Amino acid sequence: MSVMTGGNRVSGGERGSGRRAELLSIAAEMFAVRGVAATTVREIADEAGILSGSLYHHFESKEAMVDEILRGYLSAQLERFRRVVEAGYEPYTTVGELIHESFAALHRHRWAMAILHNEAGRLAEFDRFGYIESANREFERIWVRVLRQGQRNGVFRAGLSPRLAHRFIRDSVSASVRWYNPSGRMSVRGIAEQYTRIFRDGMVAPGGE
Amino acid sequence: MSVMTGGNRVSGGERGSGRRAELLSIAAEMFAVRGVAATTVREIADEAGILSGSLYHHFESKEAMVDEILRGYLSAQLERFRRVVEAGYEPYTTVGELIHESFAALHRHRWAMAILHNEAGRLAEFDRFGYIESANREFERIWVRVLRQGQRNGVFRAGLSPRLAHRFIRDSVSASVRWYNPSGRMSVRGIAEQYTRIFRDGMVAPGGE
Amino acid sequence: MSVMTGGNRVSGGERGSGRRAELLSIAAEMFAVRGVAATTVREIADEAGILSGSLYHHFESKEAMVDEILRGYLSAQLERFRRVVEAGYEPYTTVGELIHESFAALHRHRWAMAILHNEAGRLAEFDRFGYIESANREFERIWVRVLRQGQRNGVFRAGLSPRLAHRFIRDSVSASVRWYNPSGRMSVRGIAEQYTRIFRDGMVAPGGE
Amino acid sequence: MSVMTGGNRVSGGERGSGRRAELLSIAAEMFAVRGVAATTVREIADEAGILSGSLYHHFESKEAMVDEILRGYLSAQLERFRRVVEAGYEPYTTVGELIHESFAALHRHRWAMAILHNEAGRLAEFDRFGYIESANREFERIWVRVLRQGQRNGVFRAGLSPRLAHRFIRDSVSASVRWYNPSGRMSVRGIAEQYTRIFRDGMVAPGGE
DNA sequence: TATGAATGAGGGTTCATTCAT
DNA sequence: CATGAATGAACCCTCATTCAT
Repeated sequence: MSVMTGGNRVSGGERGSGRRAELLSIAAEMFAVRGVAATTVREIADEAGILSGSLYHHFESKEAMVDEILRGYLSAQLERFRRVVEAGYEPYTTVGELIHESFAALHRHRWAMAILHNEAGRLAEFDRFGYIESANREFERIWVRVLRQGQRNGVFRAGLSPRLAHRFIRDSVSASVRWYNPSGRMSVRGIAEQYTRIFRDGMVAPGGE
Repeated sequence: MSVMTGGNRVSGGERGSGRRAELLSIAAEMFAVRGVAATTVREIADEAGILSGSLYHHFESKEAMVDEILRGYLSAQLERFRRVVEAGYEPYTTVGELIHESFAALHRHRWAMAILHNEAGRLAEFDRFGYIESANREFERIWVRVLRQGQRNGVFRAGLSPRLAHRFIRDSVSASVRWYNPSGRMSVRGIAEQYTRIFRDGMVAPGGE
Repeated sequence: MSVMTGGNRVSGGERGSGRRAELLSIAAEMFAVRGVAATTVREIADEAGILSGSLYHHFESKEAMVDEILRGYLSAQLERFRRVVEAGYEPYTTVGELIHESFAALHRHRWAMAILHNEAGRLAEFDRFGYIESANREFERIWVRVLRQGQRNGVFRAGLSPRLAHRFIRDSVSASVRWYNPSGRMSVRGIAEQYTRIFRDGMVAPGGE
Repeated sequence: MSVMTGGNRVSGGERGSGRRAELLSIAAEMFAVRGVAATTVREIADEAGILSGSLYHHFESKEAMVDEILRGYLSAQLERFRRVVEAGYEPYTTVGELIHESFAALHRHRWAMAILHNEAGRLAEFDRFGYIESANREFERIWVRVLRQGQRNGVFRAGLSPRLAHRFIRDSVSASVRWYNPSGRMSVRGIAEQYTRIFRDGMVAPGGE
């Protein structure tokens, strides 16, 4: 029976109990690698060395874990994007910085990025995860604004659709989370440089065609 | 999904019983939109107007449905890629054609592409779906070969990593399946043109920086 | 995760599959004797000789089973009460008939009555069971009307609160479901006669006090 | 509830630590309103402003809390009934006094009465709560004796079954605990008077039928 | 006394799959 | 080909209880 007055524990607060962050980190990796639905709470608990029921001492539900992981990433990343914009560089530089920040997240928030890339579509449908779409809209606003400004300045090609260009960048960066291997040969910095180069100048050599 | 590499009874052949193709099409869309794991066989059956048990007269398992959907797409797409290469254009043109074929698939094999983009990582682990990685490797071989050739000819930038460039293109095209709306303002052709432009020449206007 | 588009099976229809009624009858007795919350679906299934999951082929949930049991009783009983009222007897006789019907239900709808008596308070809070209070209100309306009419006719004591009298009768009949034993010495008819006697004339002998 | 007839450590004594009585009072209300099984120890602790684990410094178990609540009520009420009987009134008066004491308990031991009415059947099965049936038997003995005596004296109707009459009275008084509202219009005294009237003289007006 | 982390058993429910009809 | 009843394993979550601090 789902009909129960049920408790109203808090358990959400920011009392960074250490243990909490540890559990969240374990869960984030598993959610990213196996998928949220395909990761069972027992598996998370096993990995943490506790019983599945004990997880509920720390989190209200599996959903709440996902929620906390994504919220942390999105709010931090939005904050960084806003700071870039407020620095008031020219569009060319700003775009470079935004790309830089995006790849930096690949390092800092790898699992959250992966989860978001893989499951945003499914999650966004639920009220609880409404903030995902809000955040996405703000990311787009920021990108579109700077791209348009660059087009007015003549630094970016006029025929380009800013919204399409934004999706282009966003998708290619996000998708890379799937194959990026932190201990591989290719560093984040290396990938970022190559990608930025393509975004800016394309693959064709000067005087190529 | 238990992924039992079990028997491959009769259900395989291309004796398109019509009903079979119809069921597969229903399933493909649901797998793409909701995710394979999140789509239950009952939901597929409901949508088809039959009972879930009846699906098993047409397909061995849910897995088998996914299998058939992906196999159809991959073999057709590989065939098209091979034909492009065998036409023997110059690298610049070949790359254009490959991109064109990729976007054409967005139209022809929308659901299969989406499923593959979303679940390849998870599926590829199972023996049954080993062919996914084989196919991906062949796609990569084709791309890398033509990009290298273009670099030798001086048409593509020398500093570029062909494998990275391949992933870049593959990911940005694949990811677009998530937001592409066939009845929206942006046509596949329009998206393809803009993306090709960026791949080739970047976003910066000539003499921009 | 509770967030799922979830199916919308019907399974509710009146296709009296026999099996369905059988399962419901098993459940009703257990709910009545042990309490709804204390009866597990596994226990019900055990008693029916199937697995717990199989119950969900017939009913959407445990709650739905309770629902069906109670609805059946309440609608049938309301119908009988309405018919009594429509017969247009005098108040004295009508009250007798209502009491008679109440005790008849002790026989016909024993388990449903017990469940209702034991759990109405808890269940009525949930929207799904809102009809319980509606039904109770209608029962009360019927009782209060006939008692008032009898007071006006001078057949029932004037000082009596009709609502209180209704509760009095309702509670004493309902509570008897707890100790009533169909195979015991005391028949429903016997209990009904004694109770009716007390309701009408009290325990004190004529000229007693 | 596991009902382990385990050790009866120290926690029993009446050394009313104040806090203890307070916790018990909180629990009693919750047990009465939501049901024993449906009330979690965490909810009780929440209401008391402590953590659930801390409850176990005061009580051995949830069961022990129920036990203490019921024991308190039953022993006090039995005591009062015995005193009424020992006063040696005539049956007519004694019955009035017993009813009076029953309704007085509605005021004094409201929650305990409710718990007993709602869960006696379930609890009585466990050894630990064997005293419930003992107490009930003694209540019955008292009632039956005075009713029989009244019948011999000619003050109560001869055809009446004393045991049935006892249940009748007991059930209607007990059940009223469910709808009795201490801050409502109807006082305990008022209810008691009306009920006593019905018990004694019925609802029919003198010369009514 | 109180905390807070953990236990362990069990609860309702879901779902791919089987199979007699 | 389709039905519908059943399986059996797994899933998320709950809760009374314990215990080191």
